[in-house]
Amino acid sequence: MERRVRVRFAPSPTGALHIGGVRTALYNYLFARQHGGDMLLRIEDTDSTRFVPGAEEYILEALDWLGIGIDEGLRMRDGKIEAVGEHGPYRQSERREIYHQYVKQLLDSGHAYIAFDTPEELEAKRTAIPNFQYDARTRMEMRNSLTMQAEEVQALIEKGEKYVVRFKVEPNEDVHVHDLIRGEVVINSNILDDKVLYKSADDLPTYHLANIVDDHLMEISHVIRGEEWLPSAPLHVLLYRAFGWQDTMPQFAHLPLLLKPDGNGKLSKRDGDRLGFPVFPLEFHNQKDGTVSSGYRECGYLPEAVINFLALLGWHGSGDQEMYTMDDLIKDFSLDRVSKSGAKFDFEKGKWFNHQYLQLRSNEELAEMFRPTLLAHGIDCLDMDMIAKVVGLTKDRVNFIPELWDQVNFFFVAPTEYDEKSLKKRWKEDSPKHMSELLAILEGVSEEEWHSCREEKNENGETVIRWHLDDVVMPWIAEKEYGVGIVMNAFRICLVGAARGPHIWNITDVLGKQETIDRVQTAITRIGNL
RNA sequence: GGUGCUAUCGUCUAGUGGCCUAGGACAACGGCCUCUCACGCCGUAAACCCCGGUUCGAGUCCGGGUAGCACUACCA
Repeated sequence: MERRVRVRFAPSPTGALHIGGVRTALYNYLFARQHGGDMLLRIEDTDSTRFVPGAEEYILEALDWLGIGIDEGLRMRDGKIEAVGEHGPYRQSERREIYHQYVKQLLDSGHAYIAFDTPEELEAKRTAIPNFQYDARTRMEMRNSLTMQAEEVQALIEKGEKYVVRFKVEPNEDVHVHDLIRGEVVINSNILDDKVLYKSADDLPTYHLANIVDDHLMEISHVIRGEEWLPSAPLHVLLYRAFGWQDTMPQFAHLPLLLKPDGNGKLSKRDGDRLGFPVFPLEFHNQKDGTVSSGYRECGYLPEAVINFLALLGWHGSGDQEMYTMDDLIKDFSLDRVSKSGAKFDFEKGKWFNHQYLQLRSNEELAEMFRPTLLAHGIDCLDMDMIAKVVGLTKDRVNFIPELWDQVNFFFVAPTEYDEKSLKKRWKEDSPKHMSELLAILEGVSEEEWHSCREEKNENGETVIRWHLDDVVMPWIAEKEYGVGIVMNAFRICLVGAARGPHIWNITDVLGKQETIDRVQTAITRIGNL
């Protein structure tokens, strides 16, 4: 029986969306797209105490930024949340009535029972009895509908006593879970406890019940989620069975975890702060605890780089390809090639990916994205052609857009001091004399000639740019036998303030004749003879 | 403690019994290019957790160790 592929990403609005969650969402999306199926987004907000305002918006905005499209459920459109689809509502807190009937079904069929034990009583049990577990061995010693008269239970409920509904796990049964990534996993039901399915205190189900009911009602065909859910998968299988839904039970795929880059353990928010890289897609201001978490977007990452980087953390393609567009990923993705073991988060590779994708963007786009950084440094330059030009000259040496500032600042601000190391190595005794002579030559160049250049073939047959300024400066250096390196490096120091930057004629081209001459004059007087 | 999952270069990984003298990528290192710093290109170094077994042959299959991780809530 071929079912339509329907997958879901079902986060809890308890804070910023963790990068591991982003990857889970991505794999779900790729799987859905590849099979021409649907990608759903459902909010699992059954724990009212952990709700964080703004988290839902954050999650949807993050997916939108990354290009992980949602076909059904909740999604962000033009900055607004919208709900689409016939299986709503898509927030579990809005589905209370739906869950009621299913809780009742389990109660009526004897698969569940009502328990009155308070959290304090349970806590006392757990401290008194080592490894205490609410299960077949202990349930008959507790305060529940299995040990009390029906009238008594009814009376307690009517009195308003808080209770929970627990799933009655039958003991000593090997439960088989077929996992698409790990194969057959078998767990004995003895190690499962009678999980709480519903709590009367807030009239909400817990994750396990809501999850199964919703996945069933929403006709989910594949559950692709993190490995932390593997231990509870047998419980979910038992739940499907108790409802009589085993024939349409989704297939499971448990993804390996994302681990800390150093040491061991699951990647956490603290690791990002500690090691200085974001673990969240977007910057998040947590209104509940007042913390601010940095995000990939704000750090200058391109969404396509984040996607590519994340896709390859725990999955590899059919060949040796490293660069993948979203479309490439959709074509090549396969759960067969998802790793079984956890992947340490390799931030360095993320940088490399961003570098690659930066080179692919047009100079105009990058200039636009670079504007805020310029503004932050007090440069209110509106000459976008000029910005695009300097960005084009320097983008291949940065990983992130904000880093561009260190590469291009001298284009906007004349050097006020000169790098000591560069001076020591490149500013010679004769440099002031060289610069004065050079100045005389540059003065004689017309504005038009100043910016002109042509293409030439070098001895290797490669096309190179030959500037007009080469034609006037190089013969002079050759005639005087000054040495190209000596003159050009001193010249560079005058213009840049250090021995770095793009090709010298690209710099003079952007700076223009007058600014170039001014800078050389300033340098001659300010540096003089060391 | 219990249960489960996992185990190849520093990191992400290829590998499904002979194509493995273990391949690719990031990072590292060296060289080339060059007026500088970069980029780029070329190259070097770098791994099958341990012990048994099966087999003519094991990174690959099996068993046992060991280690790491996850779960063990009226959280998801």
